[in-house]
Amino acid sequence: MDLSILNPPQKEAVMHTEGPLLVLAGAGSGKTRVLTHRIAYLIETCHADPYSILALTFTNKAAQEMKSRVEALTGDESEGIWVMTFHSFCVRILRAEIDRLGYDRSFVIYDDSDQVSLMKKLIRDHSLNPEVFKPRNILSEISRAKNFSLDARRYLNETHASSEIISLFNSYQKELKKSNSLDFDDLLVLTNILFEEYPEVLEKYQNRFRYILVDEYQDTNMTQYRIVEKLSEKSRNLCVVGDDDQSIYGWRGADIRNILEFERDFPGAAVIRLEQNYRSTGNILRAANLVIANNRGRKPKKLWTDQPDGAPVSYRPCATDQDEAMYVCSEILRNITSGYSLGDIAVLYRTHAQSRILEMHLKNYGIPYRIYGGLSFFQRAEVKDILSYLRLTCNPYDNVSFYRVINVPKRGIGPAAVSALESYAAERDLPLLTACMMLEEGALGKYEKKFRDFSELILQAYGSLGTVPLADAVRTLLQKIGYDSYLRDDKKENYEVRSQIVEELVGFVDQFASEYEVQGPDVLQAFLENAALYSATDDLDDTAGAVTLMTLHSAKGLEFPVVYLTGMENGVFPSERSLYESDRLEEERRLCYVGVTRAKRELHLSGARERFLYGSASYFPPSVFLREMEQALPEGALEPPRPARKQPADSPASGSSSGRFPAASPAGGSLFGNRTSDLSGTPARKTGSAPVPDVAPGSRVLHKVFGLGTAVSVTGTGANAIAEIAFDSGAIKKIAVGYGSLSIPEEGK
DNA sequence: ACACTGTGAGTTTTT
DNA sequence: CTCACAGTGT
Repeated sequence: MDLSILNPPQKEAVMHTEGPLLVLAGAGSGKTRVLTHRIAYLIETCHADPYSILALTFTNKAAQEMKSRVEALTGDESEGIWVMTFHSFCVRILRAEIDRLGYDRSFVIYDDSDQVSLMKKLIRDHSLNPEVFKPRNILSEISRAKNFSLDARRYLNETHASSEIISLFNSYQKELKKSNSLDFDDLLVLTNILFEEYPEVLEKYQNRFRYILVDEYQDTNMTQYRIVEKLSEKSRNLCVVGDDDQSIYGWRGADIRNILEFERDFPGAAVIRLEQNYRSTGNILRAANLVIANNRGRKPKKLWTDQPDGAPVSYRPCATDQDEAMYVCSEILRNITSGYSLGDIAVLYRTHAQSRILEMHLKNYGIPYRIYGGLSFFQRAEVKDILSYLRLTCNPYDNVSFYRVINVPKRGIGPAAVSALESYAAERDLPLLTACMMLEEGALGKYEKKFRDFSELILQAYGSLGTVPLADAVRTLLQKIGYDSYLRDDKKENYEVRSQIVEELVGFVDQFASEYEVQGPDVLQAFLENAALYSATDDLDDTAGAVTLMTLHSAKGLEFPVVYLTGMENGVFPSERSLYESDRLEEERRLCYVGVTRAKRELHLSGARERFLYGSASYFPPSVFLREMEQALPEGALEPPRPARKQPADSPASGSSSGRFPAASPAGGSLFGNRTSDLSGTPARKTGSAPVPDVAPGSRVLHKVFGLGTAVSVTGTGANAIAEIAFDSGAIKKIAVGYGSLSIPEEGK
C-alpha cells in the first residue's frame, strides 16, 4: 500500500494503530483518506482480520463512500469489515440479541411520522390538549432524554419534566414495546442497555471488534459515546475522527463535549491534527477561518493551504428573494459559459423552505437541478401506506401500521368500528391485527366480517412470502386491496404521479429481493429495515448533469467547485431562534463554516432584504456572518447600495419595487442578460404560471429515476401535462411533466 | 361513514 | 402560502 501520498500527520494517524487516537481533521484535510488508508494499513500491514474492524459513520452515504474506497485500496481483503452507520450497526446487534430485552427479533423501526401518529393517539388517550402538548415537542423531549442519559426516566425526573410528559413517556415506551417496535433512539439506547446489562454479550463484541473507527465524532451523542466506549474498553484501539468546528447537530443531541474531552475520557490518547486543507482556494479558506474565529471554546487549530488565493469571495445583496434567485441563476449561466459543468455547482440554504423560489427560477432559466433532502421517497404517503401493509405481515404487533391502513383504501371501517375493536383487543391484551383474526362470533356485530377480511388479507400476504418472489407478493397485495383504483378515484392529487410512485416502489422491491438467494419473510424484513434507515440524502449520484440544491446540513461532507450560499440574513441564517442565544449562535456559525468550506474554487454569498415567508413579506438585515467575513470580501462589499439602513432591524424596504418580478437589479445590469445561453435552447418563460420543462413530442428529456429518453406524445398542457416517454433503457412510461422528475438534459445528449 | 369546507397554525436543521 | 384537522351536511 502506498503511504507516500499522505502528508506527515496523515501518515502518523494511519500508522498509530494501537491505543486511543483522536484525529482532529479540519475541513478538507483528507479525513476520509486517513480513515480508508488506516483500514487498509490495518489489513495489509498489521494483518488484522477484516472481521475485527468496525467503522461507524453517521450517514449511509458516508458509509458507502468509505466502503468503496476501502475496497479500491484492498480489493477482496475488505470482505468482512463492518462499515456502517451507528443505527445500522445497532440494528445488526439487536437483530441477534434483542430477545434478551423482551422484544422479538422481528421488530420494526418506527420513523418520524410513525412516532408522531403514535404520540398523537397517546395524547388523545390521556385526554390532554394537543395545543399544549404538541406531539413533536413531546417527542423531542423524549428523544433528548434518551440520548442524554442512561435512564431516560430518571433524566425526565431530574429535569423536572411535567408529570404529563413523564406519563406520556411511559405510555410511549410501553406502546412501542407492545408493538414490538423501536424508534431511532431506541436502536442506540437498547444496544447500550444490552451491553450494560449483559456483560457476556458485550464481551463477545469486544473480542470481535479489535479496531474501532468513528467518523464525524463531533456529532456523537451521549448514548453513542457510551456504546463506543464500552466496545473499545478491552482493545483500547479506538480511533475517532472529527472536527469540533463542524459540530452542527447539537439540536438533536450531539454532544460537542465528546470530542472536546476525548483525551480525558480515554487516558493516554494520542491527538493528531490535520490542518492542511487541500480543497479550497486561499480566499475561501480565509473567509472560513475568519468566521469560525468568532467561536469560543474550540480546540485550537489553524487551517492553511498552499493553494493560490483564487477568485475573491463575492457577496451580492438583493432587494428580494426573487432577485436573489435570479442572480443565482444568471451567475450559474455565467459559470457554465466559463467552463464549469452543472454538477460542479451547489446552491446552499438554511431551510428547505428556501428552495422553492430557487427551483421556480431555475426552471424558468432552463437550468437542470436536483434537490437533496426534503421528504424522501420512503416518506411519501403512497409508499408509507404500502410499507405499512408489509410491516404488518412481518410484525402483527405493529398497531401504528394497523391504524394507518385499516381503512386505506376505504373499506367502511371508521372510528366507531376501530374503537370497538380496540376495546375488544384491550380486554384480551391482543394487538389489533391479532384481535381481528381471533374475533369471536358475534363479538363486534356488523364489523366482524370486515375485520376478518382484513386480517385474512394480511395472512395471505404473509403466506405468499415464502412461495413467490417478494415483488409478486406486493403486486398481488396491491391488486387485492385495489390500491390502484383507490388512487384513481381519489381525485385530490394527480393519479399518474402517484401510481408512478407505487410502480417505483415495486421496482425497488424487485431489485432489492433479486440480490437475495433465498426468498421469504427475512427478505421483506431486510427491505423494511433499509427503507426505515434510508434518508433523502442517500442517493447522491455524482454523474447527474444538474445543479445541486440542498440545506447546509446535508452539504456536510461534500464539496463543489462552485458554491452559492444564499439567504445570508439575520433571522434566516443565523436563524431567528439562535440570534439571542450564544450557544445556538455558535452552532449556526459552525454551520456557516461548514457551508463556506464546501467550496473549492468559487464562493458566492447572497442575501435578500425582503423575503416571502408564510405568504407575506418579511424584512431581514444582512447576516452577522457577513460582517465577520468582511476582510475576505472585496472592498466595500458590505456597504449598502443606497444608504438606506442605518438601523437595519426596523427599516422596512421603503423604496423596494412592489412587483414580484422587478425588471432589473439595483446595480442596473440586466439579470436577463444571459438568456441567450439558456441551456435548454428554449426561451425561458417570462411569467411563471407553470415553471415546468417544455416537453413536446420528440424532445429529449432526463428523468430523475429512469434517465434519458425521448417524448413520444404529450397530453395536457403546462404543469398538468402527461408525457409518454420512451426511455433509452427501452422502457416506455407516462410521466407527469409538472411533478419535477423531468428536466431537459444538457446539450448533445 | 364519508366528503366537503373553512379555520387555524406553522418552518430549522435528520439518523 | 400550504397543510392538517375539526365541524358540517349528506
